[in-house]
Amino acid sequence: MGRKDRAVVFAVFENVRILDLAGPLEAFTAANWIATPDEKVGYRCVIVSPEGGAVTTSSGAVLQSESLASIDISTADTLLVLGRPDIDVAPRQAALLTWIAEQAACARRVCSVCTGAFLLAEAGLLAGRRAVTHWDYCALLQQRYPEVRVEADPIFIRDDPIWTSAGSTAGIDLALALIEDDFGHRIAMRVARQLVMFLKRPGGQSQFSVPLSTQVAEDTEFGALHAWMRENLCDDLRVRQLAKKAGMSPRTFERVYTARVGRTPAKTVEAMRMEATRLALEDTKLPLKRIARDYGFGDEQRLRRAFLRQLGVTPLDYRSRFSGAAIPRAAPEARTVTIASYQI
DNA sequence: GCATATAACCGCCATG
DNA sequence: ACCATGGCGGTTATAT
Repeated sequence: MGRKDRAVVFAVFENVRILDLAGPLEAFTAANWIATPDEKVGYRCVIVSPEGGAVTTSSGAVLQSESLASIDISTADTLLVLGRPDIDVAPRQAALLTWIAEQAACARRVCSVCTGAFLLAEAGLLAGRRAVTHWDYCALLQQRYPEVRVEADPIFIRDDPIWTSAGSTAGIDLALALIEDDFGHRIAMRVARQLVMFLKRPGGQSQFSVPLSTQVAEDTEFGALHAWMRENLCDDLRVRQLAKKAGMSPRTFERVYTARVGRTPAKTVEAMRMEATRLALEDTKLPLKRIARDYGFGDEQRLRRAFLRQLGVTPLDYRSRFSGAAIPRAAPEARTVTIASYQI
């Protein structure tokens, strides 16, 4: 590492989530570590907080930090603003916000991890931009900052010079993307391998969100329709039929539905079918053909394509990763049998 | 993997 | 003038 190292400044504060810091910090450090000298990879990581000194994180672990005042404002290459779990009750931090806005004016990139997006939004950096945060806070972010174009699914979003990322571990995905942008695919891939991470993880963050049935509070005019759809996933749920059910013409239904729900009708249908199917894959050993029929995909082919499209894995891959039923966790002798069968 | 058919989506515009 | 509606046709995505 030499004088030309890129300074990566991590903005922390009381109750920051340590994982938001630790993930990217390790990624940048790993990049320094795995690169050969001639690859000229160099990051200098600095942790700053409003007052400097010891900062207690949300998990109780204590960090050391520099103070905002001690940092030469023109030296930051990349600013990362991290999140805290209690953003909805967090007090406004005027000094930090001012500092973030000032940094943003000179830093090459400004990024957020998890609920750090709220600080960027509050500092006015996200106006008119695409942004993401932890799936459980996307709605709140959109509500508080209508001028931000919040997207709920991506793991991270690049809207130069602002990058935002989803919850906690998504900060690692973000850091890998930053490293790839700086030093190329090969370096980023090696860092990912070092960290035992996907360079590009399959699927978006919505695969981790709570089921649609609880997520979509049924306070819209389509609540009854949604309830019916969920009970009748095998029925014909094409736009024409849904429109009839809702008592509108297809055109009006499309328009009104999309405006109210924030998602097109077919997207909701597919999301509902995906959700039911995922639960079935996780909780049962039913054959794919049966699941595809029961939850409205019809046949294995369509089910498979929907999974590849939405999650980037096949239904069987999904089952093997998430199923409680498919992997026996019984007595040791039973496990031995299982291991033997995997070795074939 | 390609060609064809169907569905979804959306801008546009006429209508009430 | 405004606004919700809904038919039409083109583009894109998905199914066959």
